[in-house]
Amino acid sequence: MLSQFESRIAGAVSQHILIRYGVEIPVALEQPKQTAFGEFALPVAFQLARQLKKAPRAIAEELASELPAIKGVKSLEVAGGGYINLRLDRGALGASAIAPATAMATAGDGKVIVEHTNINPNKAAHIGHLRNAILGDTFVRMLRESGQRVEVQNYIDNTGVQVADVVVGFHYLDGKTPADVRALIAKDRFDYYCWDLYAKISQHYKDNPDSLQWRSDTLHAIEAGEGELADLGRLVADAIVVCHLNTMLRLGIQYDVLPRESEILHLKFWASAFEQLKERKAIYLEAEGKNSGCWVMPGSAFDENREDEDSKVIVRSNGTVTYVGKDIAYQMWKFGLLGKDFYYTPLRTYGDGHPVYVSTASPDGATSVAFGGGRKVYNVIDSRQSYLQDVVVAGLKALNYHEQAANSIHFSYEMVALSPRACVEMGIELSAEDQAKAYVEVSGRKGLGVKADDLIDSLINSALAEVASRNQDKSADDQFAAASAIAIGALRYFMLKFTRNTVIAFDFQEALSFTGETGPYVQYGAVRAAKILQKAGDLPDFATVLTAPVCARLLEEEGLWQYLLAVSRTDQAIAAALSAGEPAHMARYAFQLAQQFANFYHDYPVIQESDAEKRSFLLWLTAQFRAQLERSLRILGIGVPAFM
RNA sequence: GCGCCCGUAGCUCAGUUGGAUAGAGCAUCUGGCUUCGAACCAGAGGGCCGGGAGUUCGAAUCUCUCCGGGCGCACCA
Repeated sequence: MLSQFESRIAGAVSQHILIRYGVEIPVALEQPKQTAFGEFALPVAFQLARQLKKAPRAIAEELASELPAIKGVKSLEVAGGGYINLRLDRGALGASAIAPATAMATAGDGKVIVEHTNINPNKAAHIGHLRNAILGDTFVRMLRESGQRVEVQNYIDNTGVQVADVVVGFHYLDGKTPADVRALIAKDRFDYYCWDLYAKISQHYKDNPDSLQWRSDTLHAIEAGEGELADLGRLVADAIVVCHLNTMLRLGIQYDVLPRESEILHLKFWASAFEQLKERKAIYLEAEGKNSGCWVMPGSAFDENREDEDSKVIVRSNGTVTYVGKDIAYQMWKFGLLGKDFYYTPLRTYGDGHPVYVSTASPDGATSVAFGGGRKVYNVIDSRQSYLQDVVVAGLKALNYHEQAANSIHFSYEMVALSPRACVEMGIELSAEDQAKAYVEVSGRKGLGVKADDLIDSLINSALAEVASRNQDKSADDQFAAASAIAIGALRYFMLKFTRNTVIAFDFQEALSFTGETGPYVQYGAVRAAKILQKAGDLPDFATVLTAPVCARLLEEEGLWQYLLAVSRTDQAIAAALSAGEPAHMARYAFQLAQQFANFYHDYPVIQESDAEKRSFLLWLTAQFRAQLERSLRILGIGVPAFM
């Protein structure tokens, strides 16, 4: 509701400036550094100073005395070198906050596609994958909260080298048949088994370079889709995808559709893209040099600092397509530009009834649903792949799809690495070189990493110990449910508290913490607010009790006024986090709101309050804190335990 | 060599797109449960915002340069 005041003020001020000075200028409102300065600050005089060639202070004085009255604004004063500080009419804001809320405007036409997770289906998910999925899922929640229509895609590379390597491990190294592998899948933690096998085969390649022939044989078999190796490939990839979906579901992460590499191959997506690329002369057949016989994109197309010789191979001299080529085709499909589509079949239905579909190659038995064709596409991919993402976007540009190129966004983030201390705690031996580093990169090939499910399990265990010691009267099931919510809250918050381009040096002590700036701290606030409301009994009808004059009287008390402002800023926080593209800002807001509530909790004993009107107002504030805390947590994908 | 990212309190990180006296968590020290739950709160110490130059009313933020660290730059994905 505060944002309504904000836009009204900005509009009035910019209109006045246009009339008075004939200057069109965007008016930004800031939150003053100190609460004593009022609710909003206008730095607009500084901006005008340059154009009007006048001292900012003088302009501010002029504006302050000449501005017409703005509804909801009580007073304004000039401060500092030229700030105009505004104070709001407390009664008016209070009453409008308490009145039943009007629905938030829904924004945007067209569909936004967010692609995240994208884990190779050949081994268990690790903490690096968690950052991707949690970041992507939270951004999806932010978009949906702002009224956008969002489709969540999780791309499955089920025919790539990584799956092939695990198949090689099963077939050549361990002599396992499809029946053997089926038996392993039926047991628990197949993804863990493959984790070790993948490390084993990677080491084997290193020791026996000749065995790399197994890999290319297997890759060919998987692409052809026939024979025992292909069967193994399907078994492994399909089973691991199920493992990944289960792991992500523990964190509350769901998808709409899983497009798979195998269908991109079989439905010949590439052929359509290839025709367009050739026709528009976006790529050309190299006649000489190191790339002779390849179809390449000139370097200047994706990087202005590059020479054309630094071209990127799209089709190899043996006629096969590189990853980038396939990704251009896939990206075109996401925008509905390919002229081809997948078929789909339901893979599973989540507990809330939401289905997730997987691509298939044949119309037989396919469900009639439509995916892709987005207006805007966010690809959540780590920053190491920015070069390749640039090439994909350049492909769209070269095809003259400029609008889509501009709406193709690499939502990049830095990797999660391991702190040397974390390695020591896991019993991993580090080379002297690695020990000297601030962090060590996770490596699936070396089996070096923290598995997602292990981390979740140990978080639940330590949360359970805390919960059990504080709530001995509760049942084991209830204790476990609360511990799970707390564990997920801690994990998701931990992954979100860092801004995207900060490398996370993973540390168990920090990740397992439940105090300070953590998810559980925010949950604790929501739980305590709920407890007060529960103890208070029947609530009054706030809108009739807390009229504007009553609000005006109560809000003369500075503390209450500040808490009212605190619970009124969620919309602004969401909008700011969204426009910055930073889920971390949303996390930080939730934490700050929880801090405000903790202060409120200590300042005002709500239930003991003897003044009836004030008690009503305190109860309303408590309800408001609870609602905004829960809303913020929901956007972060964090639930509120019944107790903790 | 070229490109991108980072350098802010002892440690881990924010910093509202150039604004007022640079913030938070952890750690350390001191204090607070007979109160709606202490997974909390109050207080203290701790800073040449990597160095230097520039841009202007004003710089942690923009430009240049140097230093230190990370990641990319395949007919792998």
